[in-house]
Amino acid sequence: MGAATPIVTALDRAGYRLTGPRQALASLIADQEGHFSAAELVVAARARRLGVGRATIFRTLEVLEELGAIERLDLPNGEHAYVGCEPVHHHHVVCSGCGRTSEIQDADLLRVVRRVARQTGYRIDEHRLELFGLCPACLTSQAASKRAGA
Amino acid sequence: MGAATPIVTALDRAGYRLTGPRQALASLIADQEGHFSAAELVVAARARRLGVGRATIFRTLEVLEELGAIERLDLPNGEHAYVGCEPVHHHHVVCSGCGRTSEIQDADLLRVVRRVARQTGYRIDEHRLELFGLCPACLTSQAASKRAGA
DNA sequence: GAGGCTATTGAGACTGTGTCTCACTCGTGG
DNA sequence: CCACGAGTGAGACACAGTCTCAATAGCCTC
Repeated sequence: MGAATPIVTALDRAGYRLTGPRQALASLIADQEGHFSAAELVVAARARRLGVGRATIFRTLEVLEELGAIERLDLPNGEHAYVGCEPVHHHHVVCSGCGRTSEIQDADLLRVVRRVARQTGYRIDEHRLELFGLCPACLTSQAASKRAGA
Repeated sequence: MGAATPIVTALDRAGYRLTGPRQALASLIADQEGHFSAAELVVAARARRLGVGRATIFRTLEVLEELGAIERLDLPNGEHAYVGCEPVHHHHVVCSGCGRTSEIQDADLLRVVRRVARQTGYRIDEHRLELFGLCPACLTSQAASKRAGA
């Protein structure tokens, strides 16, 4: 254990102190399978007796988002969640079954954005694309349970 | 006045009662220039002495969103806002200057979504695209003030 | 136009998320 | 090993959104 996660590395490189709470949170986040919320981290931290305060969790998430080490999602139900990810511009496909996410590249989206800019006259500074559906694994298990069940 | 707004019509057609509070809110929403939040409506309702309760505002917004008469946006800062709009699938360009929004049609987005589905193996059920920038009017006034100012 | 059924409402308690303050702690550079 | 200041935990706070429940008022029928 203790292997420096990418998050710890990112913090270090950005000149932030490598404190206990931050390392604890980094490994907690690295353990998350899908997306996670601040509240979930609070619960997880308490479960593991990390002794990390709520405020610290929010503050750390804020820093990490700024560094691009995690990204915030707006789920369809209005909740906020985070996913660990690469610090380059991209978008996410979120599985509504298991919460797992995949990163996708811009692909043709830039063209769409440019076209919209031309049509509306807006200067587009920022865009966000979020896709929701079922991942291959959940599709498979859904099909399986449908066959078995009713 | 009292001219039935599209919102009132939509409520009626869906079988909802045309109550005083709902009509008051409908006209309040019709008056909004750009996007608006639940909190703003609460303030506006109080300012006009409409006597509409907070709970009713939230409930009505929920109904209207269900009917597709308004749509919820997730602003970049994490806040929620609503915009009145046509009840067909579309996306929004939001002006970060004045808050005004324009609706845009899918255009090539469907192609992008399909391609992502193919590449990731997900079954995409839902997608959301939000664009943020400056509208032509704000661009103009920004340029003007830049010329005048520094 | 009156009456009754029931959807809708307002007030306010409640829950949960996120922010802020402040005294204390502990990384880090020297 | 020390000093400094970034970082921290506890808990108060601000705010969004939900829920309950008794009272009200649309709408339909007659």
